[in-house]
Amino acid sequence: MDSTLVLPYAEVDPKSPVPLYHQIYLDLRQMIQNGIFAPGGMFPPEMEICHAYNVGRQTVRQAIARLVDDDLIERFAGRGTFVREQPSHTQFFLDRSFSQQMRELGRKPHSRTLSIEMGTVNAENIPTLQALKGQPCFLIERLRLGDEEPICHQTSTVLIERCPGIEGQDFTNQSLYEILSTQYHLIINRIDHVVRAVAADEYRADLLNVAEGSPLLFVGTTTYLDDGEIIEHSASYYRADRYEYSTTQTCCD
Amino acid sequence: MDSTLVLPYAEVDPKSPVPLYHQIYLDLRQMIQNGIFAPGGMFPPEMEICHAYNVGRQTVRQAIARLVDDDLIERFAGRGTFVREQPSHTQFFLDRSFSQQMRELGRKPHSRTLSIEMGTVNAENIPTLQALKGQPCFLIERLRLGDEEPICHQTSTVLIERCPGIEGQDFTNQSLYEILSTQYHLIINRIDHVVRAVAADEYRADLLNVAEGSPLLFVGTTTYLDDGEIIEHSASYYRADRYEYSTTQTCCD
DNA sequence: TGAAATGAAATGTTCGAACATTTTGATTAT
DNA sequence: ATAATCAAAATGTTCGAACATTTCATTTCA
Repeated sequence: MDSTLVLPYAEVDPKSPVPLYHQIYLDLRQMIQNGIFAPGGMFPPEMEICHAYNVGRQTVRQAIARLVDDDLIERFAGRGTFVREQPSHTQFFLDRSFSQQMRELGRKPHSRTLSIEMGTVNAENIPTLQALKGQPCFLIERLRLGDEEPICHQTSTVLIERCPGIEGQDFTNQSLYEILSTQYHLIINRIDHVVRAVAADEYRADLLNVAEGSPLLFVGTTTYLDDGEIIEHSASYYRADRYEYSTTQTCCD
Repeated sequence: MDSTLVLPYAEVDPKSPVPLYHQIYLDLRQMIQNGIFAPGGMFPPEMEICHAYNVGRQTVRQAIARLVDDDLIERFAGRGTFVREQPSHTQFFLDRSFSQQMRELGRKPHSRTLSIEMGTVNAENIPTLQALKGQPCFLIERLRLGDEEPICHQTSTVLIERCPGIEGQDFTNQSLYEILSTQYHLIINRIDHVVRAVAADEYRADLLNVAEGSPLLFVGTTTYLDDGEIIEHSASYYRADRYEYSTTQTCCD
């Protein structure tokens, strides 16, 4: 009899052509996303929702089933329904897989910034960026190390149109993806990866401390926002003996 | 009143602790997977299923909802329920991406078998296969070409415990994955990929027509069945100048 | 005090019934 | 023959009711 105070959020209309359970689903979802119910906390029981919207239990259960399907809430027979911690959009990105892989190998990940500058997109050798040529961007060149040994040379290009002022952010403790998500509320929708084997040129051979011409693993990523716009592109060259790229393909991709 | 003849496939037990709708769901799914209902064809209407299992409509609807969720059937208000063309489990695999990529580049994919033999799992250099060392398997070594130019050297190891007699199959027109799916009804659940850059050894340099020591892209795949068992492992070495590996990471993996 | 029994609350399962909506095909009227 | 109408069939939505099962807190008993 507590949360009844906040239910319903918006009224529902039984005469609307859109089913009641769907109206209720939308209303409850809105409340979850607006943080009306604390993540991890209790969600109102079925009967309470029934009374709040003045509908039958079946109808409420249909709405709730969708929320469960969306991974927004979790149910336990006998215990109740709980709001799930929002699945963070920052959970997947290349930075993390590098740091993670280093830790799995028992190495301390570390990063040394070689250069940071503002500029315009230079699309040479990068077909994906052709269309964005000349747009203002933010360039970071970094050397990534594991246990102080060089493992990767990485160049990131961040389009600044959607995140002005990003050059002033601190990248030592937060990843680029965390900053995009928390500071600019930009939602990353997709990352394309391209992996190639290349021979080390003089510059990178020197940086990575390998012989010129020895094999390097090139990993190119292009990051897309919700609306399909490119927000970032990175080119990483890994020492072949220190790094491998891995993915899992599931049946239901 | 036609399909009633085949329903139910197995009897359901109302006194069982497993819910009726789940028993019915399993039974119907089994029938779909065994091809009792023609793909693309009509699925029995709700009421017919109700009578066949002697249960209420709600119960049948719960079972059906799961089948819809599994993409096994499709429903249309007023028209009926239809069996979906099976989402082919052969749709995703390395073979296809090779053939596809060749076609995208305007090259004709082609494959030359270098050796086929029965043997036991030799796990040297392959940690994933350690646990399966000594198990009987089927080994294929192939050279893959695009427009008659060598592009990839591939070695496949197929565990034969789950697919006895596979060595007698014809691999020229069907992919390994098609055979596993259609002949043995084995469902592939997951494929792990590992990508590395390596230097060409003498043997492969010769086969792929490149200089010894030049970079090659190594792609290792491990294929898992529904039950988590490994069914296949492959090691492919690609010419770095003719091939690149690509994937897409989506928000909702 | 500690353990067992009880009961309330929540979700899970199942039935029956009604009415709405969509589609298809048959019937009817032009 | 063609078009409009209508009825039947199928899925979609919604209510009410009951009972099962799980969990948790409270009460009771040794």
